[in-house]
Amino acid sequence: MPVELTPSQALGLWHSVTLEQVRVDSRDLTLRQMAILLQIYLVPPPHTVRGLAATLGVTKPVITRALDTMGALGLVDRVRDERDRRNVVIKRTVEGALYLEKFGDLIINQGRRLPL
Amino acid sequence: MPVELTPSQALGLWHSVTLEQVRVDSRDLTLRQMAILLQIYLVPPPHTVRGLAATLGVTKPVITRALDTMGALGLVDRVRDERDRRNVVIKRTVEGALYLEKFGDLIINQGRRLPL
DNA sequence: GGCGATCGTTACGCAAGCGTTTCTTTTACG
DNA sequence: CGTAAAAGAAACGCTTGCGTAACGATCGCC
Repeated sequence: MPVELTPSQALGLWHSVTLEQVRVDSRDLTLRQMAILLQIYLVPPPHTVRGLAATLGVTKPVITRALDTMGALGLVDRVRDERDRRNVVIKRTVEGALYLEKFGDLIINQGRRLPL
Repeated sequence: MPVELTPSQALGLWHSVTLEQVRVDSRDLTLRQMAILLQIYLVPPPHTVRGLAATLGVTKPVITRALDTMGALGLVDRVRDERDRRNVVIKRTVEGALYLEKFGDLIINQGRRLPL
């Protein structure tokens, strides 16, 4: 079920969601961090540093740093892969799921509130 | 005309748009910068540093710095208000309008492409 | 077993953002 | 006038992110 949006609706939605998120949340995730977080929570695991780097089209240190930051915020977790100990598997956390759930609600509510 | 989204659609839309934006554009605007840019282009002028700071709930230097950065990118422009020379009026640019137009298209296209 | 390849991290120097405080210019108003 | 208030910018020290390059740990395979 695709979502059909007019240009005004598309940018208006982004405007109100972004604005509200800035006002409400002190955790100011960058665009890249947000992309990584959504990728981890919306795409079936497993997720690795290398895989995320390839998906986003960025270098591996970018992923490592983003995981450092978001790990400190409790939004993601890292676990060594015991089958191949070179790999690190990125795990979801309860707090991260909660964060995205609230963010999803924000999008939905701002979508409803778009000018008629 | 409100936009009705399911949680899966809301986050899925954000996911694909964010991901594509990271992949396509080297200009990595922060959430705050994006909020400022959208406010300038979607809300009727005039826009001032003080007004934007109040709207976003941040301090004035945050706005000044964001305008510095986005000004260097050609996305916005600053002009002294001749009626009250203490004020600075933030102006839109052709390049900024183009940037948001392309971004709007990205949202619309990713919305259409959401899983059925 | 040894050796090249792979994975993630760390180190480095640099650029950009932050909050707080201070400064400059301009206005308002007694 | 002249003095206080207001708007925006600049200064300060700090934190965080960047890209490139180098590094240690682990695997695969002969």
